[in-house]
Amino acid sequence: MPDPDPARGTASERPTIHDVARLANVSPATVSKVLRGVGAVKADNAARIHQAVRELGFRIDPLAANLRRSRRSIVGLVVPDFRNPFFGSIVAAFERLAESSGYRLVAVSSSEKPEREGSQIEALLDWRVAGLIVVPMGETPPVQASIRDQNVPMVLIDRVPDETGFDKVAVNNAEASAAVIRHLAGLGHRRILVACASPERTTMRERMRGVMAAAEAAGLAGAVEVVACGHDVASAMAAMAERFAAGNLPTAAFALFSPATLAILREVERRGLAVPRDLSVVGFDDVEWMQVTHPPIAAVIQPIEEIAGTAWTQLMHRLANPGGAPCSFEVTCRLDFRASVAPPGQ
Amino acid sequence: MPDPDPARGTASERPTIHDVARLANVSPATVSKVLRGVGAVKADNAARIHQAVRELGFRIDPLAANLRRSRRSIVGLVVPDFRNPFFGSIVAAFERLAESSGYRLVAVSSSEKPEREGSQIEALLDWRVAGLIVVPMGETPPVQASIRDQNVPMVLIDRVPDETGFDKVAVNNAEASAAVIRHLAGLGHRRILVACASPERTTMRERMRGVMAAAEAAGLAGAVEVVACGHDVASAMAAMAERFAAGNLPTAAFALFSPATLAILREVERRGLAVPRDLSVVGFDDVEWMQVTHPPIAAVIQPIEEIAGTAWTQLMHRLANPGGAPCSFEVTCRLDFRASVAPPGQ
DNA sequence: CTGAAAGCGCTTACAG
DNA sequence: CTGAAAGCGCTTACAG
Repeated sequence: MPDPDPARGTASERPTIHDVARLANVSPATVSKVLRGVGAVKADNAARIHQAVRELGFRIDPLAANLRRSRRSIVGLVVPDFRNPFFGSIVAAFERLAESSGYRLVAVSSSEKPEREGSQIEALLDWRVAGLIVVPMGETPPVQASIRDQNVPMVLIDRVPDETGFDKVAVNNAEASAAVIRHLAGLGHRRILVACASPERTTMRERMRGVMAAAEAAGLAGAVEVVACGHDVASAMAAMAERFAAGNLPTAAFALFSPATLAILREVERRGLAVPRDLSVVGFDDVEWMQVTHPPIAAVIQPIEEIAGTAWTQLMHRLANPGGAPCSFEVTCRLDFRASVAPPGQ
Repeated sequence: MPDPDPARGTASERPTIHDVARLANVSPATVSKVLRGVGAVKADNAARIHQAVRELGFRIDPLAANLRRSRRSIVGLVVPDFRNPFFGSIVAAFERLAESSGYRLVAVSSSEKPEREGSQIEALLDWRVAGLIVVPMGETPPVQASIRDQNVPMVLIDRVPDETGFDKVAVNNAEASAAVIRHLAGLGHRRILVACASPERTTMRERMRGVMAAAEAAGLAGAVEVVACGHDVASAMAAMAERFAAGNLPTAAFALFSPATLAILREVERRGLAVPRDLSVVGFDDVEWMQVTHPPIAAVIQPIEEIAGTAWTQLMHRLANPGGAPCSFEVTCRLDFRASVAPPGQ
């Protein structure tokens, strides 16, 4: 009894390419040809096929269509956390890029856990994705063996480890951070607080490297006071509360990640300090609220669209030209020195 | 020449179920049975199959596996915008839920455009998703015809229109808003500013309904001053700037959407007003920074996990028991009256 | 308990 | 220019 129930009304109601072929009085192979727009088909046949497609409301099943090819028209994206608006913007940017290239984006999250990152990538490989974009968690790029075995191009973005053998796109973390220090030094600041998270992330290490290099060049090598915190808001808050309670504050603060910016401002508010008079404040990463506080908070702005665009172009390039040495791209952050920054005491 | 190139190294390297069968000396059908864990298989055959799976590193192709069934084990989620952390949390919640039920989540965005919402849903239907979760944009639920035709269960969440014929999950927008007004009235506020966005969204209408009902019940019917703005930060800023410039402010403000909360606080800062002394402030939706300002800002907190959990449970129920009248669920917001709220003048 | 055969919805050579 | 046949990687009856 192969499905004799007429009242079932399941997905079988969707017309297939065979239904179209029957209605247009041609073979499925011919329908396939006009659908893909390849090869030559007699004009009136093509017309009848298009008519039949319209009449039945036929839509191709992209997953089935790709089954016979080795690869599907899907690109997988792995981000650490959807709840972080920075990664939300990353997802949005790649969704748009994929759409305009005829790919579908499947975005998944690693929940900031390296082992989950690996399993998520494996799951994407099970789907035979054409390519991968990954914001990696740690030093070792995830499940390298499987990715290499299957020749799936992967582009690493944002927190890219040093030597991976994969293409990567990062911002000029060191130089942008150095520019902040130079700017503060130029304004006359002689003691600067720098809030950084665990140096496991390459982004943090790079930013610290830029800070130190610029401080040294400005003759302020000993004047940078580093406060280390965890990555989340709560731990940044705790670290800043402790530091501010100790008194004897520098005249400027540079937060190397956005929860720290929040934490610094909270202490400023709690203690009735004034920005920038008592403390100039700059944060890495721009967040919506930073432009609406009084004063607005200076920021190092990561060019998300450009990061995504660069990664996407490279991925498309790899798809068209497999093989070749891995490439490394660097895009430039914009610095917006808003009113939270001024010479000491002003 | 069917692929004679030994150096190709494409996806064909992935072992298939036939490779496993060959190595284990059984048929693919038998491998399939042990893989799915159904039916009975002789113990030593099963053992050899498992061994072969391990040896080859075989992983099933879930998309191909579902081809013969009418439906794939994918659930589609449509949100208006990935960049909004509220929706980011929604995506994160459903990703977890899907994972624990053996489904994969494919999240897409409608970019706040109704026509794109429709095309995104069509694309998901092309993938033969098992079910849909949608945060709808407008009054008319999207592409109803296709969804009904294909009997794909859909659960609407957050901004749910009134009569849709689909399952839906919303928060108690009206009651939560009423509770805020009652609280402010109870503290002695006699004039309250309410910032609302366009009433096209059912959430806005519901919140306004609650506000008005509570004001009336408290004998403050004429004392609620409504300021209407667009949905984005910029337009909320403009509207608030104009209102604050006009002077003669109420003693409390209730923002019905989070950009308005930001806009109100910005005017407060700009004009050197003090919260809560000059103005008590409450915002609908809790955002990270609201707990770190001084004072922390009172909020109506939407229970995202509960919204997602309720919607997921209902979707799974529909999958198991198709048909039946649509259900409507309401979950309760939590009110956190932080220090931004006090009696007038305190 | 097992496997040959047919099928899911398409595409891909290939013979005509 | 067209269609029959085989195939993508799996599952599903069904005969043995």
